Amino acid sequence: MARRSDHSREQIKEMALQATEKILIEQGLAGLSTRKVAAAIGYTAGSLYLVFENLEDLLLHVNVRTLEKLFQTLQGSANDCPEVQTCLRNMALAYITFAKDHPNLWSAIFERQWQNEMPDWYNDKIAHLFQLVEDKFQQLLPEARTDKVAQAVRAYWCGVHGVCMLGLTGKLDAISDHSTEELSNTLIDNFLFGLTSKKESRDD
Amino acid sequence: MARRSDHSREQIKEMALQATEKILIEQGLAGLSTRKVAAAIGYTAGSLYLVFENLEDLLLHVNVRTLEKLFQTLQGSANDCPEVQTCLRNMALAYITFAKDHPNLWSAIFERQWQNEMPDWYNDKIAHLFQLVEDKFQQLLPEARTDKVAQAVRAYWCGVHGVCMLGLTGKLDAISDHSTEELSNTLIDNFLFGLTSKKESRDD
DNA sequence: ACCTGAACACCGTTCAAGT
DNA sequence: ACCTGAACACCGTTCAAGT
Repeated sequence: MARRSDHSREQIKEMALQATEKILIEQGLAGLSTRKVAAAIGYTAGSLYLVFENLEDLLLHVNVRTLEKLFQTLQGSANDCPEVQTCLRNMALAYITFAKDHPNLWSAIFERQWQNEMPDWYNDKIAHLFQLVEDKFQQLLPEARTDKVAQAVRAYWCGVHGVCMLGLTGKLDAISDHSTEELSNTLIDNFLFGLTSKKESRDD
Repeated sequence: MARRSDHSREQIKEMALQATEKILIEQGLAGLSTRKVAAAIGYTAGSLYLVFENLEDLLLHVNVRTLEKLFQTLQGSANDCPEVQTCLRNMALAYITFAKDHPNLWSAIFERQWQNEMPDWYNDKIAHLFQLVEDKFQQLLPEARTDKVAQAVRAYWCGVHGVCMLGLTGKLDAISDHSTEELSNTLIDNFLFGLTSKKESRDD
């Protein structure tokens, strides 16, 4: 062998991405390796470096697909709700459900500390996700300054993420029996109540 | 060689822990290996398995030391504050500061997905930490049911952790320029305002 | 009893060589 | 031009063998 051209670059890329996703789902990030991916698609490890920079780059491309799936899910729960607060609560629950349904794909996004800065096409996807939440906060606080809204969105989403992370990795099990969903609602309800009350009474 | 008895089991354990901590601080979790630790203390990798179960066990023992340092820091900021809300805000800021000051030690606690369940001596340390926050919430909501307080503590701490995590790993940089500390205060102030207002008005 | 050193089964990444 | 396969520099873990 040594010149097969059985597949185009794009085909190899797609095969590698699907194989990586499968391994990730089945064996988690710790079970992922370039050699396994290569074997799964019938090539040698070296070939992967023709279509991806390295394992990190490959993983980043899988993660962006996960973010796209997450976007679809959140978008679904962002509509179909009578009032804004319900939407925000549902979106948090949808996020938690997504993480529970795809624990290894979700972990792969946050588990590893990356060598390099995130590329723009990746950051754009995250901004896209945040926009969904930002729209809701815009509705909730129509008169607030844009940076106030941005601040609220981030605080909200960090909080939800923290609940999700500590809940799903079982870091709270030893201490608490409260479900992740309950925790999420407690955090959100109080946060939003604080946010909207202060808005009405003090208007700062 | 092959029988040196230069050091007792306890001494080797201590040397290994210190070497691991040093490597972790300087090179991060990705740069840690049993072979490096062994070389640093003048033994072979095999010897580590006489005093620790495996790398995960070794890391867990380093992490529990980090948790102890964190406990000291939080305890410091838990006293020396006029009112409860200020304490809670200070403790969150102390947590964030600790994470910023010891990024690799802090990450090592959360970065990896563990093979085994956490041992009791580890979970006890975490419970110990939570107790610091729980005491403050007990003061804040003196008439609340114990499980309500527990719920509030966890929601609060998850939120703070989420801010810290997404803030420190730079997962928000692309989107927001708000400092981690500001985010933390936004989350906490609104959460606590919601929590205490509802307590007074509705008393559920 | 204590520790080694080799072995086993893996890694990510590079690149000369083959077609 | 495309892909291999060997090489390099690493891993965690085990365990027979040496003192």
